[in-house]
Amino acid sequence: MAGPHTLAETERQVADRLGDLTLDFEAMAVCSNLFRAANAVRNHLERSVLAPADLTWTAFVVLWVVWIWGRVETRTIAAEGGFSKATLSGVLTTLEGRGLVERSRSETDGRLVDVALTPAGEKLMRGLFPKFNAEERAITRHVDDLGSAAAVLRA
Amino acid sequence: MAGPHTLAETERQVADRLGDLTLDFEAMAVCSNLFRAANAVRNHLERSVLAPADLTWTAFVVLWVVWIWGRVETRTIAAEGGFSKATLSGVLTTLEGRGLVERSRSETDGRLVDVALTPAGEKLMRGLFPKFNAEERAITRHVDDLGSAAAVLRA
DNA sequence: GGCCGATCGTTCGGGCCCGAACTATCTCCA
DNA sequence: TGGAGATAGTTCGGGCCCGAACGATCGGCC
Repeated sequence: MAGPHTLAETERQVADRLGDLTLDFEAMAVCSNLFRAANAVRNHLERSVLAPADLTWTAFVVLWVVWIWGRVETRTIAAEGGFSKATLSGVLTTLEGRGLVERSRSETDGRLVDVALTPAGEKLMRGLFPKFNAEERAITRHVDDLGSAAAVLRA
Repeated sequence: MAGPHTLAETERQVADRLGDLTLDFEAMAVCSNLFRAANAVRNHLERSVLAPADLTWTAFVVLWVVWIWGRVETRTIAAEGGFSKATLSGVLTTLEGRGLVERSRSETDGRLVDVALTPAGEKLMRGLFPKFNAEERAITRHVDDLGSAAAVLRA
């Protein structure tokens, strides 16, 4: 779905393979480019900012959500971050083991678990996020039309 | 980085957290929307098309590359698909075990391994890709401006 | 011919990722 | 009030994911 080949090359090859079947090459191109871009951005941010801090992408997203919204329920983090609660459970265990977050059972609802940053987690994010945002800025500067990108992707 | 909260809410929270630090909120929004969109598209395609065929996203990408380009070297698949050769090695072992692809050592260069679809793999892709593309079409139809999306993401 | 550095694919260890099954808890309503 | 159904988080199994280390192979240059 993503790679060095041009769209024209790929299109010809696919046409050869499927012959008479009707395909939507424009849709293919949009999806392909979407993943190419997302992958490239993620890999760059992981290597330039996250790896030095020994954090994975998902772990950073979790920290970010907790940092921004303060004490939050687990289900909120999962929804906000876009991954399953099973995944979150494992990541939280990792982060808790490193002393960056702490879990506490909700006082009003015994099913819920609240998550909060420890002082160490707070300190880490305060130092890390500006670097992260600076890289985001550097990346998006290469994009011609930021407004349209954001608008289109929000759909 | 992705979730139900509005940009304005998030922006205010981040500003509270960082106070005087200068940030690029537009870059944040672009990256956030990029991942939200990519994640949503991937999850939808996985559930609607890939899961019924018992295929993961990455496995499908591998099959797609091999299907389109015919007998290919391992390194090409990894580059085209955008993941590491370590990942590819595992996925290929899985697919080979299911009889969908076959590995063969290159005759001209003993370091290389060629990969090709088996008849079963060929049959699977011929039946699956039209469904995949139909979903891609359905998804991208919701996007206002396909041309600008593709153009922006290609950058 | 024979070494040296580069390249290829695999393996290994640790971590992410998900659906499904499970336990605990809450809510609702008869 | 008490049971049925909904909901939250964890656990489990299988698979993906990467960097680093490794053995095998190739190419070039003496």
